[in-house]
Amino acid sequence: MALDDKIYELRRDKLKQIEALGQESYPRKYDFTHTIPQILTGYSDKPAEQLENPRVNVRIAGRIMAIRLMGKAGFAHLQQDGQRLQIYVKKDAVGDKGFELYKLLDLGDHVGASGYLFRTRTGELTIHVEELTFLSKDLLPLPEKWHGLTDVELRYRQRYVDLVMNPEVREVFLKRSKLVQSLRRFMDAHGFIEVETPMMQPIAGGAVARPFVTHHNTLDMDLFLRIAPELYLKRLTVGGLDRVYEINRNFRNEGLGWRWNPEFTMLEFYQAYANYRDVMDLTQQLIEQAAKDVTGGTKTKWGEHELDWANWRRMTMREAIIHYWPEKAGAKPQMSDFATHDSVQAVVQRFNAVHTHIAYDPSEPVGKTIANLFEAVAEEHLIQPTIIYEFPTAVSPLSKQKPDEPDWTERWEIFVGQMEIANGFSELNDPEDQRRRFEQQLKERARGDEEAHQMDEDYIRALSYGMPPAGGVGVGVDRLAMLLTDSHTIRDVILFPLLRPEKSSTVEDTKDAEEK
RNA sequence: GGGCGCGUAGCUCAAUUGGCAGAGCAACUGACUCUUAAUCAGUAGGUUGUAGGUUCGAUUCCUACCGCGCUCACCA
Repeated sequence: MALDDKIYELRRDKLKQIEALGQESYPRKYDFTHTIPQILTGYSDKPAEQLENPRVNVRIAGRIMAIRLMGKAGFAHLQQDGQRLQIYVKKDAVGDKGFELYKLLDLGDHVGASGYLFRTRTGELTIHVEELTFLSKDLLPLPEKWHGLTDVELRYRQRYVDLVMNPEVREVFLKRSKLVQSLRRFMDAHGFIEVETPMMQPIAGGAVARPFVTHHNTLDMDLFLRIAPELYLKRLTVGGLDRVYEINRNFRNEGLGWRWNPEFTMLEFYQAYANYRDVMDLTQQLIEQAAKDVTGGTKTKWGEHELDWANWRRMTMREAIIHYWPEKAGAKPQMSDFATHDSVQAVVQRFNAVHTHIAYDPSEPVGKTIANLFEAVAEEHLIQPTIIYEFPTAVSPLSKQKPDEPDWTERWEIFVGQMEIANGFSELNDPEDQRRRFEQQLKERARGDEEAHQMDEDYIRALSYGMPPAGGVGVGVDRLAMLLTDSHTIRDVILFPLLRPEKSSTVEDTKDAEEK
C-alpha cells in the first residue's frame, strides 16, 4: 500500500474518532466574527495589556498549516486568505473532549476556533481557544512545510495545493484579478459597453491562426472555437453599438511556449468614428492605468529590467528594422529598400548572411517577408513599452490602408518584454475592398498557408449595410498579467494551463496498452 | 517535430571510480500546559520512471520507451 493510501486510511479513521467525540465530520457552516487578515490588521500593534482589559472575544476559521503538541497544551497556525494566525489550545481551557479533538487534528485540516486574543511570551498575537470546532479533514498530506511544492508539473496540475502552499502564487492571481477589474473599469468609464459574442463559430475569422474544430450533434455541423471575436464585434458597430468591448477567451491550435497557451484571454474593443491613432492613445492610457491599479506605480520589475509604463516609444515597422539593424549585417537598409520585391530580397540576404536564417519564401507577398524580417531584427530588443505602427497590407487583411501608401496599413502593435501584447488598427469597412482582401487570403490558403483568412460572406454583407469608420484593438490579458507580475511563463498566470492528461488506469488506457 | 537536461521515500534533496540506498521534513508510538522549521526517545516508509543490455556486481555505464522542464522550429 502506498504511503498516501496509508495516510488516507489513517486520517479517515481519525475522522471517525472525531465524530465519536460529538463533532460533525462535515459540518454545514461556521459563524465567525473576524477573518484572519482582519484580526491581523486590527490587533497586530496592540500591546498585551490592551488585549486583556477588556478581553477581545473572536471566532475564526482557517486551515491548519502548523501544529505543535506539548503534553496537555499545544499551538497551531491557521491560514486564511494567505495569512496566518496562531491559536493556543490548553486542556484546562477546552476541556477533555476539546483536547481530544486537538490531538486528532492534522496539517491541512480546517477548524474553527473561538476564544480571546492574547500575546505569548514571545509576543506573538494568539487566540486563547475556549472552544474548538472541527470543520473539514485533509485526508491527503500537504507537501513539506519548509520547501513547499516546487515540482513545476505538480504545481500546474494540482493548482489547489500550489495555492495553499505558495503565497506568491496566490498574489499573482489576485493581481490578475485586479488587472481584469482595471481594464473593465477603464472601458466602462470611457463609454464602452461589454458584450459577449460567439465562442463557437461556423467560420473562425478575425485573426491569422489555426482553429480547434468541434461538432454540434443536432445541427450536425462542424463548428470552430473562435480565434478572435473581431468580426462579430465589428458587426455590432454596424448595428449601432458604437463602443463595444469583450474580455474573453480565444482558442488557437498552436504550439505551447513561454508566451503561448492554446486558450488565452483577450480584451478586444471597437470605437466608432475613431482611427488607429485614437485607439493607440487610448490603449496606452488603458495599460498605464492598469499598471498603476495592479502594482501601485508605473515602474515594474521584469527580470533584470525595470519597465517604465509611463514612458513609451513609438516607431514605424520600417524604422524599427533600420534602427535595430545588426551592425555586422552591414549597411542599414534605406526606406526605399522596402518598396520592391528585389530590394527586400537583398536586405533579407544581407541579414541571413550573418544571422539565424529567417524563413524566406520568394513566392510569398513581399509584405509578409518584411513582417518576418521585423520580428527577426527588432522583436528581441523591444523590452520597454513600444508602439510599432504601419504594418504591411499583406499581413493585415482587416486593416485600412494608408491613403498615400496602399502597401501599408494604419495598424500598430504594442511590444513589451519582447512580447506582442496589443494590436490595433483603423478597421477596414469598405465591403468591396474587404472582399478583395479575403480573395487575396484565399490565394495564400491555396498556396498552402493554412492560417490565411477564409471568406466570410455574412461579414461582407454586414459591411455592405455600412459600418462606421472605427478603430479596433486587442490586448493580450495573460501577457499583460505576466509583465505586471514579473512572471516569465504564461503558465504562471493561467490557473489551469493546458497539460498532457495525467497517466491513469482508465479502461481506455488499458485497451490501448493491450493493443500495443 | 529537432536539440539539451532531469526522473531516487509522501515532499525537498544526498549517495566518492560501478561496491550494503541515505538525511531533513511529513507519518506512527511515547514524554512534555507559552511553542513557533518546538524539543527528546523510538518505529515504519524504496521494484532508484519503465523495459532491455554490459558487468561478479548498476541509482551510477549503454539502448529504447514513458513523463516533465528548457530551447529551437511552428505560431497576430
